[in-house]
Amino acid sequence: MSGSRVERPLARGRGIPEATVARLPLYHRSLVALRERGVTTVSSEELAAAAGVNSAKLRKDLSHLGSYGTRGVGYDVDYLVYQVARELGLTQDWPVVIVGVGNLGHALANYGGFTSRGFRVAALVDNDEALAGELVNGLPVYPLAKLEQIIAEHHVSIAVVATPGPVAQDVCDRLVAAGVTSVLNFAPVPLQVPEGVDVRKVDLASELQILAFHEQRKQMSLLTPLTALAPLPPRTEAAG
Amino acid sequence: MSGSRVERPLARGRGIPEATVARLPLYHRSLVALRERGVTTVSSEELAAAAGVNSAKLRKDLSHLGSYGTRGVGYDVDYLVYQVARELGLTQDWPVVIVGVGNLGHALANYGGFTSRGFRVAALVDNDEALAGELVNGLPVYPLAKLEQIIAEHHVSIAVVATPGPVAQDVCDRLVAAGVTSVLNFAPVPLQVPEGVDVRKVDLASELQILAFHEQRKQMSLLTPLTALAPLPPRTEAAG
DNA sequence: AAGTGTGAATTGATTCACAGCC
DNA sequence: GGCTGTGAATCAATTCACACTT
Repeated sequence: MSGSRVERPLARGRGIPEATVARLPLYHRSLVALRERGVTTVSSEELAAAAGVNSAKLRKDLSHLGSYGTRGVGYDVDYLVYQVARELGLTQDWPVVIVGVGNLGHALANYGGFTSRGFRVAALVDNDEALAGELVNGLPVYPLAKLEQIIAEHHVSIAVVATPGPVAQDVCDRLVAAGVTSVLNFAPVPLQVPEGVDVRKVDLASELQILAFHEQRKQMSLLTPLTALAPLPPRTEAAG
Repeated sequence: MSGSRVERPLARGRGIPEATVARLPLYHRSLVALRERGVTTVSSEELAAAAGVNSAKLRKDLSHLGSYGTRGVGYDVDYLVYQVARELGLTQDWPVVIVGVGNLGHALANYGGFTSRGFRVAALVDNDEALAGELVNGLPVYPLAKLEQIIAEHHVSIAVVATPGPVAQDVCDRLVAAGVTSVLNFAPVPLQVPEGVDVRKVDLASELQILAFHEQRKQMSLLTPLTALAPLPPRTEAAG
């Protein structure tokens, strides 16, 4: 993934491969979009096309959740939406705290995908005293001193770190000490956490750099016909 | 990735595995941080700790670039920074266009990691006529009609799509038609692109949902001692 | 006839463990 | 003696191809 891997080969319990878990949100979104268009039944081929993966992978992924399809027919959209949502934990309400209300924190507080679908921004927290009390997207910004109190009162277990790099580890330590067990890290540093705490990293600069790597190769192969002759595997799936 | 995979098993040319490419930005950043702290030589063990990976993986990754270390000693920080930067294409200048100047586009335009280190925001583009001419982070916002002209004049090959989902595919098609061959997609839809064009997806909602999945499992195992007895593999690496 | 679910085969990534070099 | 670089072994993910169900 692009984010950093949670170091656990198989998800606990029924044992869903991590690669499959990472695609469930994609399937969920595609299914919701199909449902909104009035589609009631979908084949693995169709759903795979909508999600931009191949159908064998989709079927294998769904088979890890259970046998929710009908041979010769396909999957019932409503039923599958529910099953995937339940598996992802979207049928419960997750209060989330966002630490760091800079440009990115601001954008995240307003981001639709964060506020809808199971998640709710319980509080915004920032170091900067000047911001305290300010309203962002209708939500007040609390000072960092209130962090532990907010986590306890709202039963927050998932936090978003959108602070500058140098303070991210300190913030993370406080989050974990206060009871947070899942962290989404936007700061450009690897966070150290104790066992049992999950971290996923979203690294905007890295993503651009990975694109630049491939872009450079493309441009090189235009200039040097020798390497340009190396066969490229076909791109059948949609990406992104 | 957390981001969607570029569908090419090995990078062109010398054949660097995609998983290795995805970690090079991490190593680059860790090396720069070490250099800033005055470190001149580093062992695979030390660098791996700084980057949050294990040392065997780091050595294998670096071995794909070449033999840049010294046995019994370690790696010269300056030299390795340069080699990794060169491999990533950071020694050249990449003009980037950002399409969509909503909350997220705004944040990205201001984001340090985007503007420094090889990348330069050549232009901001938005559909909204009201925004046209406005200055964001000192950069003017251009109307969508100017998209092709901007790409041609600035020789843009990398674009960032930060538009709402419904228009993302249209924008992407125009970008590709105008010559863009790498796209960083923040819109919550899979983009269809022709062969030879790379797309990476950053999906904030997905990342939260993946955390929620694991969080739900943790909470379930607290309630049901039976599954709580299932052994957890140790977490030795840092994540995020 | 259509299309899921899944063993088997393949491909890719990670980890081990040590030979080789400084 | 210490540490890199790398074959070999292991582990995970993907793809194939078809038996089975409706």
